Amino acid sequence: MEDRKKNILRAIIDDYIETAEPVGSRTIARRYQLGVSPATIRNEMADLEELGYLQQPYTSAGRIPSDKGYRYYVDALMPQTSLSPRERELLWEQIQLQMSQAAVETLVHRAVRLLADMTSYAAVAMAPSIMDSVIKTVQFAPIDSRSVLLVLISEPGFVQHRIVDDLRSAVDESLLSYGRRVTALLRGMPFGSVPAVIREAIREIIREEELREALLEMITAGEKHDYTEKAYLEGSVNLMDQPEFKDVSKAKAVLTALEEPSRLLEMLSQNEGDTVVIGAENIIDDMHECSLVTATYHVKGRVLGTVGVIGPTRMVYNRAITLVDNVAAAVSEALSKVKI
Amino acid sequence: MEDRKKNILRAIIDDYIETAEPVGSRTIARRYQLGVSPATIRNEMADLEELGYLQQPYTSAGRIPSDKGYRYYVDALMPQTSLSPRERELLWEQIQLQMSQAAVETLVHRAVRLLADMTSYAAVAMAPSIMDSVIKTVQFAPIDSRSVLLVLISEPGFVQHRIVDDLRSAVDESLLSYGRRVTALLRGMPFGSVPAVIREAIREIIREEELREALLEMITAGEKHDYTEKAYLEGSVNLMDQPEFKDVSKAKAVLTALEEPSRLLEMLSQNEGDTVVIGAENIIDDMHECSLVTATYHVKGRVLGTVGVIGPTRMVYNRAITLVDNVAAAVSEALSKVKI
DNA sequence: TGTTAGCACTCTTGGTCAATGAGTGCTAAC
DNA sequence: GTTAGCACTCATTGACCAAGAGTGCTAACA
Repeated sequence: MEDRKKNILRAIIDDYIETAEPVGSRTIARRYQLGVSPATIRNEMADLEELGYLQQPYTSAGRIPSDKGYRYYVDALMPQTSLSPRERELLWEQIQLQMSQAAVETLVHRAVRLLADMTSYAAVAMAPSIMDSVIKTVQFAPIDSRSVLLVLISEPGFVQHRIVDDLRSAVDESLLSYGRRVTALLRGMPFGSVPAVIREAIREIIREEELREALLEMITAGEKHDYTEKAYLEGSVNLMDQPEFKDVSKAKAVLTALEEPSRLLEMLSQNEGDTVVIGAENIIDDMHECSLVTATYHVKGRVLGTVGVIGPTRMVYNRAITLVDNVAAAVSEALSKVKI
Repeated sequence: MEDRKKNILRAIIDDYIETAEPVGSRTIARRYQLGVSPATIRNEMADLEELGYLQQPYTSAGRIPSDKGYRYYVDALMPQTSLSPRERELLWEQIQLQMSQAAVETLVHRAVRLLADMTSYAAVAMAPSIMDSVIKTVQFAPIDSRSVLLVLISEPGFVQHRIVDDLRSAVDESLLSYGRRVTALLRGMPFGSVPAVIREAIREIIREEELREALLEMITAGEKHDYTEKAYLEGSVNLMDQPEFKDVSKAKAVLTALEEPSRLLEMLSQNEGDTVVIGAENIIDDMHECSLVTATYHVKGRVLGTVGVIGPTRMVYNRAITLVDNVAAAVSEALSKVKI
């Protein structure tokens, strides 16, 4: 594509992102110094429409970008930005601060809130799936003579617990050794995939049936709710400030999709790595008027989860991308400091 | 108030709840067999307006109930309802079902979701504040030579845990006895208020400073986030189906208030016991066009939390009250079965 | 050949106006 | 005390019109 076309397309999209109004040739000529007349711009706009980058709500209105237009804009046209030093510092500080208490969930939750506030869009996250983490230690803590607390810790800092009560036989001293022996077997195992041999060995160790079954269930069952990914959502109401959602039914469709954890997770799982999903590219139909910017956070090279921002397709992409990337990086860094 | 006035007021409110349109004398005369003519009804309506139970959006429109009108309706006029046996069974079954895994949080969360689905309004809950619960047992589980998992269980089934790592000295066998000795001291203590004597005694028992401080913090500090009440919210988007929120800005104001945990908790804390808060009675300004129906759930006579429903002031009060009461009762019953 | 000015045309938006109809309050008769 | 009748009010609706933004096309220009 010729440079002039690119410049015009960029100008149109920049303007539309700012104003949310169909933009006409006159506006472009006046507001952006492209050195050509409105008539020339009109000709180019007709071309760009034919190429599928722009569309016209109706004859004799200005043009608005199509999904294809946004895609090209994001991939090639968009001016690159970075955070101001002050913003960057603020953001990292906010996130590092949370690490005082080592709760992964809280950290991610706060990060999402921060992202929502800074972008004024909706912010989401998919928290680490415990299924993908590696078992660190297993402990059996006696509560009373017939109840035991089963605690399972996995990297990086997940704690799963479960109370097993109504034991048929009273717990005795052997309980204390269970922890040591079972941990020796399970340490380093990825959650979902403990080999049958090891499961068999555990059966040998733990005599109490209820205890044994509870533990086996914790380290195998993938269907159980507690083990699947957790979704976070903050600032969804921010979307209602956007003119594209001034119609309640549109707003409702989007908010409903977001409120449903399964759909949110499906959405966040649709892509690998850092991506921008624009409009109809989204697998969720109700999200076809939205765009999604995501980035993953990791510890030691292992992907743990995803954070992202959801706004109208007319979103300020460069700012959103910058913020999402920074938050993901800050979360990664904060998690890497967790000792356990 | 004379019976005829009551009947007319009831008819007007019933009709308005159903249609969301200002109701006129003709409609009442036609739809409800009150044995009087529209003209008579008009006179009564004028009276009711003067008394403050009704109001007119503008001259020569029908009447709509005022907050005072709803209040009287709820307190004295409203037809009493109960769930159909099938509904009741379904509801209780759904909630009892959750008790397989003894997580209080999950139980409440599911109950709120159920309530939202059954009422088509927004449903909320304030989960048990751990501050009000009674300590059951404390355990110290070794993770590795320099890290310990501190577990604190309180009634009814709360598990708090915290990892203490980077210990200066390696943990030794004495750790095992800590649990027994500290539990003996703390059992039965209400969370927030452990006397100084006991705290002193704990200082004597636990030599490792980091461990000691972590425990003391867990059983005292009230400011820490994890210890305060937790708010649940489901189905807030349901409100957008209500004609009173066809205006996005109104919907936004309400949803924003609901999304903010602090305001939600303030709202749920404003009253004792089972209540109906109508319109402007609500302390939260943005909720003046909504009503809130709440009920508390308890275990052994101790109030643990609140569940509720939020809808427009034009809500189907009797149905909402019935459902909220049933859910609260079912949650209480389910919780009472938790052994620990 | 590419660019630009000019112009007729299209289509939305916003405003006015009148007709409609639901509903009231008042008066007088029952 | 109740009701029928009637004049009056006021939001809602649809038609209609003017204004304005923007386009596409044509012809002139560099």
